Order: sequence, then C-alpha cells, then structure tokens
Amino acid sequence: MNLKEFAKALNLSASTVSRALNDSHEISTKTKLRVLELAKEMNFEPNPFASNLRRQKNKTIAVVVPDITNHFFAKVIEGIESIAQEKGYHILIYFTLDSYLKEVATLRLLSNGRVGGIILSLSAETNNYDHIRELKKRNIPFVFFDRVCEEIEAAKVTTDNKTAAHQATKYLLERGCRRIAFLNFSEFTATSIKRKIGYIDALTQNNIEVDTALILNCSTNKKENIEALTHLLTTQKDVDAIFASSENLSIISYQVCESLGINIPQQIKLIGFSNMTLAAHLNPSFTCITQPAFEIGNEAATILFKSIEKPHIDYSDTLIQLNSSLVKRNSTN
Amino acid sequence: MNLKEFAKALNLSASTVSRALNDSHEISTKTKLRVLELAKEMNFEPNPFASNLRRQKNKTIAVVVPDITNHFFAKVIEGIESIAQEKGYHILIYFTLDSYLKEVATLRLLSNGRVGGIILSLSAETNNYDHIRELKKRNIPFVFFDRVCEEIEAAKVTTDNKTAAHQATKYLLERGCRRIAFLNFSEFTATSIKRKIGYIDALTQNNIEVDTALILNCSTNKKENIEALTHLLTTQKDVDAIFASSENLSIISYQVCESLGINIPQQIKLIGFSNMTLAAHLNPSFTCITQPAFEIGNEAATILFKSIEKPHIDYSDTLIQLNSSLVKRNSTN
DNA sequence: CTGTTAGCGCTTTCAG
DNA sequence: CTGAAAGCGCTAACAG
Repeated sequence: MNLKEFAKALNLSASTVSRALNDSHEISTKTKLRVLELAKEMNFEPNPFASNLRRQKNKTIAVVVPDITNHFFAKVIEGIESIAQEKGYHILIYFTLDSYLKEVATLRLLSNGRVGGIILSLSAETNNYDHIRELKKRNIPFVFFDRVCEEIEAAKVTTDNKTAAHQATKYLLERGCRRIAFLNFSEFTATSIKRKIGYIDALTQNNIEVDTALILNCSTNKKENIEALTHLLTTQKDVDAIFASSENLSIISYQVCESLGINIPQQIKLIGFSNMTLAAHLNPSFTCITQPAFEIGNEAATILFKSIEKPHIDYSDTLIQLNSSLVKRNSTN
Repeated sequence: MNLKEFAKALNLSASTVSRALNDSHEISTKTKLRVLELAKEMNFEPNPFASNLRRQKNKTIAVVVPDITNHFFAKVIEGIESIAQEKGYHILIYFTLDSYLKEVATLRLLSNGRVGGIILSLSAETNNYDHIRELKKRNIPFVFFDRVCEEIEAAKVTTDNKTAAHQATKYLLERGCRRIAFLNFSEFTATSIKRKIGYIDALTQNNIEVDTALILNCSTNKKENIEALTHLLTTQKDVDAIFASSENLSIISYQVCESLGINIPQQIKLIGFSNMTLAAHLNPSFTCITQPAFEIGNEAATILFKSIEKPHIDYSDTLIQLNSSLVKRNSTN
C-alpha cells in the first residue's frame, strides 16, 4: 500500500493526501480529518525511505556508546529515548566496546546521511579525534556526553567529574584512609583524567603525598586489570582504600579483594563511580558516585534535536554540567 | 556527494559504479578495485534511503524490549548487536517500559516498512496480541525472545523457565525453607507463568502445600510492589525464603527486607532471576538464576536475519531453548 | 484549497 | 563488460 493507492481510495490526489498527513496549513480541516481517519483505520503510514530521500532530512539519530551493560549508559539511553519518542525520532544504537577501531568504523558507517545526528560517548581507547573532525566536516550534528572530547568544539553534556572525585576522596580521608589507590579507567579520556585530578587535588590539599605507585592505569581488558590490581594490592600492603573511576573497575575491585581475602570495609574501603546504586545497597561497604544518567540523556537528546531542526544555529559551544551525588549507606562505615 | 558525481570522478557511468560497489559479477576486477579504492579514499557510501527505496528491502531491524537498565536485556542487545555488526545490519531500539500501550504504539510505528524485521520481548502488561498478529498480516519477520507469546506461531528464543524455577525452589527446600514466597512479575507473560509452575511443581513434589497467600502477583509499579511485599512479609511472619521471578523484583526484595530489618539469609533466604551476577558477588545471601543473555541475542538475531534474507522459508516454528544457570556463592549459605 | 509534474539518489532491466 | 533510461514512493514547486 503506497500513498498513490491510498489517495485513490479517498478520491484525492497523492499530493493532497501527503499534505494532509503532514498537517499542511493549505488543506481544509475537513479533508485533513477524512485523510487522517482512513489512515488510522488502514494503518497507513508513508514510506519513510521515500520521504527521507525526498526531504533530504531524517528523523533518525545514532547513539554510540562503549557498552550498554554499564548501568550508567543504559540509563542515559533511556533518557534519550524518552525525548526521542516524544519528538518522533528513531534511535539507531551502536556499541564500541571501548575499541577505538570500532568507534572509527561505526562513525564511518554513519557519515553517509543515514542519520540526522549523533550522540556519542568516547571509547576509553580513543586518543585520536580525526574521525570526530570528519563529522564536523560533513556537517553532521553531534553531541558528546560523559566521555567528551576536550579538543573538539562541540555540544557536551557531562557532570563535574573533578569535584565529584574530590568529594569522594575527601570522604575517604575523613574516615581515616591515607593510602588510597586510584584506578584510572583511561589515560586519554577527559572524564577519567578529571577524576584523577580531583583525587590528586584532595590529597594535596590534605597534605598527603601522591604516590604514583597507587595510581593504576587500567586498560579495557578485564583480565589484565584484575591482574594489575592484584599485583598492586599484594605489593602495596598498606593500601586502606580503593577509588575506582568507573563502574567496571568498581566491580573488579570487589572481585579482587574477595579473591585475596581482603575484608571490605574493615581492611580496605571502596568507593567508585557507578550508577548501579543497588551495589551500594547490597553491600554497605560500597559507596557509589552516581551520575544523573537519565537527565544527561534528556539534555543530550534535546540539544541534538535542536541542532538538527535549526541547522543555522551553532550549538557547538553548548556545555551542560549536571551534578553527581554520593550514594552511601547510613553511617555503616 | 552522490553516486553520479562520484562516477564522474572515475569516468564511469553511475550504473557501473553502483554494480562495482555491490560487488556484481558482471564488472571486471580491475574497475571494481578502482571504484572501491576511490570510494574508501573519498569516504563515499551510497545514500541508504535511495538504496532502500529502490531495492524495497532494508538492513535495519528493530529491537523492542521492556527496559534496558535490566542487565538481562542489555546483554541480549549486545548479543544482537554483535551479529548485526558482522552482517551489516543496523539496530533501531525502542523501550516499552512494560506498558502495553507503548508496545502497541511502537509496533504500529514499525509497520510501514521502516525495518526489515523485529526482535521483541513482550511487556509484562501485554494481554492481547492483535498488534503482533498485525505484524504477521503485514509479513514483517519477527522473533520473540524471553518474554515470548505462546498463542502466536513465531520464531522464539528462550530458556527453560519451568526447569530453572523448579531447581531454584528445590535449592531452597534443600536448605530447609518451607514457607517460600513467590513474586510473580506478570500474570500474563508465559515466562513468569512458567516460573510459577516450576515453583508450584517443586513444592508439590516435596509434599509441601502451595499457599496462595505466599504468591504475590506484582505489577509494573515499583512502589506498589514494595508495599505489597511489605504487607506480605508483615502478615506472613513465617516466610523463610523469597523467590523473585525477575531482576526488578529481586532488587525490591532486598530493599523491603532491609527496611523491615529482616536479615538475609539468616531470617529469609533470597533467590531470584537476575543477570546482574554482581549482586550474587556483593552479597553472599543472594543466589541468581542467570540466563545466557548474550547467546539469546545471538540466536534471535541469527534467525531474524535468516528470515529477512530468505523470505520464502518459514521460520515461525523455530524454537530455541537455552539453559540458565544458578549462580551461588561457595557454600556460604 | 487541490491537482499536475518533476525529481530526491539509487538500482536494475534492457541494449549494446 | 559497460551505459542509458526507467522508476522505487514520496514531497514541493508550480499552476489553477
């Protein structure tokens, strides 16, 4: 069933029907109603490919994230979807699994007009931004969230990572911790770097020497990270806290402590970025730094849709910073 | 940049270039190579809308799931994406948030040829399947996973829910529990019904009377569920175990026990369907029934792609059943 | 307010 | 092996 046939059933021309379906002001309310009614009855909707082709624009966006089993990213995507739904957008989803090459390949796939815009959170490996610059060159609107790229002028939605990490570190210091290990999820990503800076600043301000032996630069390989942390904890016997800069590293910290027979929080306290606040509930020793993921998704989608719909306006200096919060159990540790 | 311009740059006709890009056998290897090389260099890819319009088929699928913050669904989607990536498919994602109306609206949105096929897990509320039948009528290939619809003949990928629930109940019985509450996440969904049957069968086979006062039919409203479970636990003082039939209900069970000051697992043991095996690690009192989510995604995608690519073959009697597993901590409870 | 017509960018007969 | 031309289904400029 196509528009032409559908129009015939109404004894109208295709153009009139098309205009009616698109709620054009040059169609009488009466015919509009007639068209809309039959369309609903016959469940007719115009072919989106033809429509997109003709209009040269398109209500599909891509969301490119490292990993959707991370509760934070999952919730962000729900935030994006809720706005998309409302505005009639469709979402294509792609995972980089923190691989730079996969990120490059995915963006290449998206550079041919398949999508009207892109919402993007960088892979932990990404260290070169030419593939992002290519998006700008091709005039494809995009918005960064969480793992943003500092070097590129673009709309960005984040939390204040430095402050959050500072607070978390302070929280540990106040509880008497002095030898706090920091697990850095990426040497390149601004997000992780800022978290590290917050950690270092808090130590320095409290006159505690920063010991680089306690800073672990992790990779995207889980097994490697487990080995590295095991090594750290067995060589640095006096570590009294772990600060994990990502959800995955929080999980790993648990596993390693457990396998080494280290008691949390008696021997080592654990704090980490994670939106799986359940974790904090399941185990009182764990304190989560939680980001407002749903709102981040909302904001990112809102900006992207604006920049798709108003291409003449430049949104590339938009920076939205929301606040994260410390989720801890009542005074148990 | 379109095909015509690109062809001009090569001194070839559009048709030749098109055929070369699509690896047609009637093009010489030499020109193919020449075309492919320049295409890569100029990062040229044909407009997917024009291509889909002309071909009348399309390498985009939709994934419709209740909720992506559920670790199980997130992992299934990663399983789907890994196959999609490999086969050059794109994934549109939609969430029903367990709302029947949203499910209907979403499928309606997809019935106009936007996608080549659909992978679907039903909302907990869904009780009427006309919207699914509409897909069949329109010849849109689709595959159910996990929350399948028994009444409709279609390709399905699930786990053996009855057996898994039976084993879980047996596990509790072996540990001395006699008053096991069962939290049913949906009165309609086959998945939950089968879990309930497994639970009932295990009790019956062990000569334990099934007390309907211990079976709680939950809704999609978290707050209501918390209240209902609180009520159950305060009126049925002898409950010694909770069996939660979904991840969300497992989480709620924790929260309610905690707020009532009930010690898990001393007073009440907890077992539940959940793919967040982390939970089992964080708290030894929790035993997870974990489904092979990634593989379920793989299987569902594989079947869907087959039925898109070979429309003459009928896959609607395909049923793949994988095994779930009990994730428990070493003898701690 | 409605109809006619051209053309979006691609693929695919058909012709050579 | 390559090119010319038609047409997928829709929308928008133009005409009335």
